[in-house]
Amino acid sequence: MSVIAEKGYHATTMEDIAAKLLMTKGSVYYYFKDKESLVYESHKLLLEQSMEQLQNVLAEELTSVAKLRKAMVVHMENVITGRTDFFIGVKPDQVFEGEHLQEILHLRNQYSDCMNRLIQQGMEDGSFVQVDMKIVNYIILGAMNNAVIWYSPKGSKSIEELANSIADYLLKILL
Amino acid sequence: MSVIAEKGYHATTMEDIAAKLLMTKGSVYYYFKDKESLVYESHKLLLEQSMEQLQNVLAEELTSVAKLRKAMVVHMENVITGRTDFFIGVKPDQVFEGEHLQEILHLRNQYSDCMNRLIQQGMEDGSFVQVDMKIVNYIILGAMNNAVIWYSPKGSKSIEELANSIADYLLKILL
DNA sequence: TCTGATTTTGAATGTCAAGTCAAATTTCAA
DNA sequence: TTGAAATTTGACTTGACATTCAAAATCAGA
Repeated sequence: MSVIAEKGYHATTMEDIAAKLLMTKGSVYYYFKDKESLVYESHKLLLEQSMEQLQNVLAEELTSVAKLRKAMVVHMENVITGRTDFFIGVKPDQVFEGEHLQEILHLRNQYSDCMNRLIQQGMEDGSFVQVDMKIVNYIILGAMNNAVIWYSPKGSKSIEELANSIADYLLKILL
Repeated sequence: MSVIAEKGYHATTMEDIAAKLLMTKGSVYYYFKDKESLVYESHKLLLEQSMEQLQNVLAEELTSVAKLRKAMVVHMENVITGRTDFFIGVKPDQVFEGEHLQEILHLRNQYSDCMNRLIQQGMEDGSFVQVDMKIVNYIILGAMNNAVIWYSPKGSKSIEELANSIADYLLKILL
């Protein structure tokens, strides 16, 4: 459901979906009980397909490294082509408008630029290896921000421990 | 706004927010023009605070490595304590219910387990260093899934190139 | 072609949450 | 103590969807 990836679950109306399917709203209800079921079915299908692809990679005759690498590449392709909305994100433009949206994007960019500067400095003084800053930045912020999704206070690690170990792992990309 | 982090932007009603603030809806409207503005103001505040913290880290007398590391730890802490919903995520339980939710979580776990197996294998045959699988898994999937947010077909890299370089960077965590 | 079954349609209905507002309450300075 | 300004209240309005449904259209086999 690429529409949903675009606009987000709640902001996508059944009419949007119907339009995308070249149907009318009523017609969609002939096939799906309700909106939740529709999203469920398609999400499930995508997950299952990804799962199958992953299983195939697992079964290939490759070194561990090559295998994990391939799994990652396949996964990335699925994410980007929207075949798996593994995670149903909300983009700022689904929440903010006009002036406000600009300001939020601006602040995020500022923040991101600071992070870039940190990476840049490290590369210049030779502490870090040369990398594509933009991508590494996305990786680092992405990995960290995603913690909102999975963090649970029930885990055995304290926030501080968690933060430290994640920082250390991510640092390895640059060392 | 921790409520929003819990339930997601659209699913959080003004009454939820008001309740959290120990106010009534009408009261909230005395201070904020509308829902979008309310979320904007608080989001902006959080971003600005994070920005300031980051600037402070920038200004400290530390090696590049220590500086970036500290920036990451602070960021993680902000993300986890919900002080910065840098990214407004949607968790599966905000979309699916009951049976469906279980099935989606199950499929995601299966997928995640496969990835774990790949990491495990590599650690066992000595290709990878020893890591905390769970965390590294979150980092890897998190970094990748986040691409939905920032990927734009306008970029100079093809999907394949992008997927490959991200895979390579992430692999560094394990080598 | 006819006919029953499948599918589509779009108008009608119901619900829920955003946003409004006049009246009630609280605050506080003189 | 008093009254004007600030704040809070909760009932009310409104609009935007999700969902329903009876009627119309399409299809497929006899």
